[in-house]
Amino acid sequence: MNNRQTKPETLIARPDADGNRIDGNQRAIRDAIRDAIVDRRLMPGTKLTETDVGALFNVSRTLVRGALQALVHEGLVTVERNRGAFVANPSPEEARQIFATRRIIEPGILTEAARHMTPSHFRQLREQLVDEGRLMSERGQSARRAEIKASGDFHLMIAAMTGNAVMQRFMDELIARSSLVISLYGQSTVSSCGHSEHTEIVDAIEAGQLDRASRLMVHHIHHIEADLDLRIRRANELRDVLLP
Amino acid sequence: MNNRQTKPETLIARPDADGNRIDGNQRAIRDAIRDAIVDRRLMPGTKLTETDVGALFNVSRTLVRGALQALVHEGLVTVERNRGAFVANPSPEEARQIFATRRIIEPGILTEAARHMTPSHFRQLREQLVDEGRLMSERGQSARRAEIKASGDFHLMIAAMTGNAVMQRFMDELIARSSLVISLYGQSTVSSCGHSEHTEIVDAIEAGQLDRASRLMVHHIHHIEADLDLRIRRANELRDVLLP
DNA sequence: AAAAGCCCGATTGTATACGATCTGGCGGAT
DNA sequence: ATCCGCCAGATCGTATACAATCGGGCTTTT
Repeated sequence: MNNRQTKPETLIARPDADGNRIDGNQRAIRDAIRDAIVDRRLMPGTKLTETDVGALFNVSRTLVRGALQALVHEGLVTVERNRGAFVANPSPEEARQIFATRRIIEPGILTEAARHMTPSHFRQLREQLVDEGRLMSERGQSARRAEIKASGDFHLMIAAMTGNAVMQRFMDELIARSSLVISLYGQSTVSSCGHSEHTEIVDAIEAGQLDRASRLMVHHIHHIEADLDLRIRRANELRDVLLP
Repeated sequence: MNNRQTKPETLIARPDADGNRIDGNQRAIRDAIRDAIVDRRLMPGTKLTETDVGALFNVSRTLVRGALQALVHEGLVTVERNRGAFVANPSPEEARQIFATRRIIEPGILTEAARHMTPSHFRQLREQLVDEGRLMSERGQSARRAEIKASGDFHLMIAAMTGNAVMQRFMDELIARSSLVISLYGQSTVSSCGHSEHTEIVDAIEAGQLDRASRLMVHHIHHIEADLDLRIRRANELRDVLLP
């Protein structure tokens, strides 16, 4: 390893940019890894060696371990004792549970959010829909990644409008894990059905038809799940396949 | 504000006893602190000095920090940079959000759980109701603690019956935080209304009246919240009161 | 040559070391 | 007497050290 003492210099996020002395160094690592997982830059099963990650960010294993532990709590990383941390490789069953949970929570979130929505909120949602539409028409790997992310952002946006931080955190976790599941089991062919459904949901909310909006939301989540192929398991680590 | 240490009892979980080399030493610390918080042995605002906790369990600060970080993630502990960790002191607003979340989630959990319930599950629930009733008739501080815990266990038991681990973990967190809130804001006089409501809910489920059961559940959660006095803030740390 | 056993490197688990930051008291200046 | 600044103790944040464990390759044996 190299010398970290000689000069405290250049830490991770914003090396010396803003002076606000970012406490969240560990947080920055966690967010970087999470983004990489959700964006499919880190495939499920990838080993996250503490030393390697630390070297990437120029920090010691201490901070890396903290970040990894947080990600374990969020369900994006798994650890095996004395073997290390890996990008989570959710089973089909786990995938089903995630979407089942979303079907239970999101209609309620939608109803609660609707009670707080102002015209400004609707404007925000409409902008989001436009972005989604644009990404949908594009082709290519990166556009698809962005589309998955944008689709999740729509749901997160509604959750944020409840003003309920507790629910918001649950949704953050559910969306992140959903993205991971879609990365794993999504059929590359489709996934475009979501956009029009989002639009319908916003229309229904704006029309005051909350029951209809809730029903649409449940169907929408069901459609997302139906677009997956949960029969096969896309494991990149033989370990999971060979000794279950 | 004294602590439980009648004796620091050497190590935490099986120091060197059994050979199965329990990995979960950090987990044991986390669980011990969590139980202490939920059981009101640790009052909100209490400082959790890493060295002190480590000394109690005969481990280094490393493991203590890990345990505390996990509890931060669960919302039971807060940390202030360079000042340390404290037992969480949820604000009235936070309390409202916790119960609002429960009202959104629990009817759905109940409906989902009902789909998996067998006679054995109902037997388990009935036993739980008996325990609650017994605790309700007792008096004293420890009985009240046990009653709060038992009341939470009822809700957790239903969540467990969904077979959905994701939801189960959310509920674990919600119940733990609810216990903390009740400790803080609960009026010592009442709290007994919950038991009969639990019974009604089980009756409704068993009768196949899921809609009614869900409605009862929402009302029940509302009653728990109504029994709180969220006007005043029972803060033991002036910090929170004087500079919000 | 194939199989079994052993050793070594890699990686994790835990403890400790060291610098940074906050808190509170003491003493001098006004 | 009061206020301000300095110093010391306590505690945190991060890095590093050391021990335990795992897995793979090499050697040895048959």
